[in-house]
Amino acid sequence: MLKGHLDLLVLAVLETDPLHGYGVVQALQGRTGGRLEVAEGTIYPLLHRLEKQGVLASNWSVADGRRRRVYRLTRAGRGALAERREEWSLFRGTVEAVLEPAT
Amino acid sequence: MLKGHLDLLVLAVLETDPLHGYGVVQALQGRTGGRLEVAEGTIYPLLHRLEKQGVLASNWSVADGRRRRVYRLTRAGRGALAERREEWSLFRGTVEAVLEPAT
DNA sequence: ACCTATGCTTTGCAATACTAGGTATGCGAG
DNA sequence: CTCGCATACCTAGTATTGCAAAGCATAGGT
Repeated sequence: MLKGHLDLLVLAVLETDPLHGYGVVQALQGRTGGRLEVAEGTIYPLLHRLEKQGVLASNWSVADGRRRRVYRLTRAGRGALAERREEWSLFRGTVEAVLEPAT
Repeated sequence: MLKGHLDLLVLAVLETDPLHGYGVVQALQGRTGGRLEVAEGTIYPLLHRLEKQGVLASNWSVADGRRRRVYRLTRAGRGALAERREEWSLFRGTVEAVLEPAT
């Protein structure tokens, strides 16, 4: 469980190139050396939510006879990504402050 | 939201000294310079859950006429803490692998 | 008398991720 | 050719988790 931080990861993989849902799953796997396997039942509702929030936009395309919904970051999405990165940094600092108090 | 990682933090503050619920909240605040304020409605159910899981044990004590339930790590709790630390390390690595792919 | 800090508890809510199922196409193996 | 697999999308239901809000109670200061 990556509770709450998955948004950040999805935005991050979409930062450079647009991807479809399945591709996002594979990109996450690839970047983490297979450590991160996100279920489809997780990724699709998440993408829908992010699009509804306006940080992603999508359009249908076709590759090899299969339809794909390709997602890309909106301008708001780039802003959100920057915010999320900052939040991650803070969060990480907070956790480690507790783990290593007097260090 | 610290979803899922709060257990780790609570176990960590209880590692050295036993504390009561209110004290845990204050310890978390203290170690993070006030950045982490956990609500009582969060901490008490969490402590109960951890005790039910066998990683914490508690006993009532009295200080200044006020009763306190003081929690301490069990042996299993120390093992759980070590595991959680390891998990945090992995989790952190995974997130950062996604954030900084080719770095 | 009232307010604040201390201290514990519970109910109900919202968000998030997972399980488990369903739909459909293209391709290689048998 | 049929079967299975990878690709590709979707949804409903469920469990976990943290939070808000409320309540109860004591001690001490104003």
